[in-house]
Amino acid sequence: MELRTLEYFVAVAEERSFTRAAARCHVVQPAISQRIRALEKELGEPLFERLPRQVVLTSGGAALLPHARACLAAAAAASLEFADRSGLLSGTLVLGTAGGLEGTSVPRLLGEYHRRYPGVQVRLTGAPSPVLMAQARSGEIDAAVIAEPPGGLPHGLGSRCLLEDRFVAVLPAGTRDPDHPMTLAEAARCPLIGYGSGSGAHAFVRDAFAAQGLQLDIAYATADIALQVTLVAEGIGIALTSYTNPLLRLDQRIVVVPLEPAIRLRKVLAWRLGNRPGPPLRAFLDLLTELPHTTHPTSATAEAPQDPQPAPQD
Amino acid sequence: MELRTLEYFVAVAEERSFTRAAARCHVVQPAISQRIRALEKELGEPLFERLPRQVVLTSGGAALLPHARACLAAAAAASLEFADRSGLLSGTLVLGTAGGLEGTSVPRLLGEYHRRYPGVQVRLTGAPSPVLMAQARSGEIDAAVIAEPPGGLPHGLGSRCLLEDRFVAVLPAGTRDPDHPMTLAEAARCPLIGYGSGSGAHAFVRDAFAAQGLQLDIAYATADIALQVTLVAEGIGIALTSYTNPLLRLDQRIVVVPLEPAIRLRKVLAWRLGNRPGPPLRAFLDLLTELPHTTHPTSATAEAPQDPQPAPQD
DNA sequence: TGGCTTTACGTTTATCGTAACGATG
DNA sequence: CATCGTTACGATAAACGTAAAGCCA
Repeated sequence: MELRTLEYFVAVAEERSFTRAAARCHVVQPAISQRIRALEKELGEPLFERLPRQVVLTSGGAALLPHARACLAAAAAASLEFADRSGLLSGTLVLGTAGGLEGTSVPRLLGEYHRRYPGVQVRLTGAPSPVLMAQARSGEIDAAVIAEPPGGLPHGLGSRCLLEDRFVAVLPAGTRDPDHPMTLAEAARCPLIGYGSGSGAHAFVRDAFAAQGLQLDIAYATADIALQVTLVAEGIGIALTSYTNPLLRLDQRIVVVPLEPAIRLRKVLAWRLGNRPGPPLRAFLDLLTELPHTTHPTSATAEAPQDPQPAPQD
Repeated sequence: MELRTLEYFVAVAEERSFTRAAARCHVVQPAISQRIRALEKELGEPLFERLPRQVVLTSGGAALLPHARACLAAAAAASLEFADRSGLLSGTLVLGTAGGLEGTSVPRLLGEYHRRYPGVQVRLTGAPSPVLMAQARSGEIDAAVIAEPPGGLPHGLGSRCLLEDRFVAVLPAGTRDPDHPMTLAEAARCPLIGYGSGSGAHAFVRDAFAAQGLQLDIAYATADIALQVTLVAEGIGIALTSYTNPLLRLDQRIVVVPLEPAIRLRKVLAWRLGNRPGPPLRAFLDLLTELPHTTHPTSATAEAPQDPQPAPQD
């Protein structure tokens, strides 16, 4: 009987579901199944009754639960005591991003994270999405905020959705009715400003164009949204960029138009899996589930465009 | 932080020694060192002060100790509760022996073991020492009572001394003064009765003879001490056998004479190591340390020649 | 020198993730 | 057929044992 096993057990008991318990513990579901089964074998009797719609404790499970809680509480108390001594939680959290943290709840998360764990050194690094994914897999960075690739994330990476985003067309103000969607064919006829082919976002637009038999030709490639907006304002062309950037709603020189059909992308936090994440990352993931954070762009960007961004300790 | 780690920690704290803690936990000493060090790294401060003559808790260690105890106590309470349900401890303990359990504390141990853990099925199997060692290494049996080979036990086996035994010469009664030791050379001139060359005990005598430039020639080979004694009583020859057999002190037809030089052998309990022993074996090993059992033959055999041998459930 | 702890290294074990299957509504 | 839990299997990481090296009497 090990602490981690009891942790899983309590999670299943409280969530009444193996799947949800796995999510809470940041592991895949079969891992929970196996260890619960091993525990049941060790104790000699089943702990849960697997019903079709939910999982309930057996009498044995009910008997174990208080002990398991007491055990975990004692361990937690010990951790807490040592956390007090050495600045709560210590360590380093290296977060990679391909840009576009604006509009997500990540800045607010980082603020809360920094308030709770001032002992953790948070480092932000920037790189294109593919590079970030490789770095996350190799353990060079703890996690990355990236757009989920069209083909799904590569193996060995876990993810959690941060934001359901979509691409929009950005045109000079006054040139178009904002409620009038733009077709991809129409966009393809204009000089295009957008993410370069090295970027992860590029693939989405390219695939969407290809699905319509169109070829994507980015005239001005940059990942800098401010620059994209400026280029549009200068009349260079139209930008295809993600909706959830505060600039798109603040800059008066431009108008934002939906695309038809919509090009959606999910911004996710991706991290390496294979062994349970270290304490700093685990705390971050826990924060992600704990804090109410919407994955819908409208409300998120409407309420906090100029969130006080915490200065990550470099 | 895992329960086993805390177990090691408490063991070191209570024993004030890594070595003794390792013995208590039935693992080798570096295993303790590593996990304690890992725990210290995890908590961010040393838990023990390694002094030349003893190990003492630091303030951090003292702070952890009560929590660790509480944690282990909760886990133990859980185990106990489930033990109550399904007959305390369940499982099987397979013990191998090459004969010669008489004179050791094993019978008494088995009695106490059976009283405490009636749910454990104890099975005794007999085989020559080399076979037993192989079976113990492969996990076919949980432990074996054997004579420690002259070259030491093979790798992968842990051991605990049960009895410091020695060989003696057994002669027909009245043919010799019991206080007059017999030299090996003298013995070599007689027809010899003893363990066959397949036996582990054989190697001891053969090596001792070889050290004196003598060759061991067993005329009648048997591991059955009763038969050996009978053969001696019949005047076939003299037996070279281990001292600690009650028969040698009960049978009036023979006389027991020390050898010069003495041929010593240590009867040990040997078990597989590499992963922590399972609960039945661990309980047995714990009993071995807990119960006062002398390793000196005289008192042991004097007080309990006809110990009520518990019938092992087959 | 001898006991005790640490370090380094190879091997074994265990855990986890993936994928495919089974059961249930 | 969609969801949830199980099983089988391969890959990765952790734990342990061995051997050899400090370290302090």
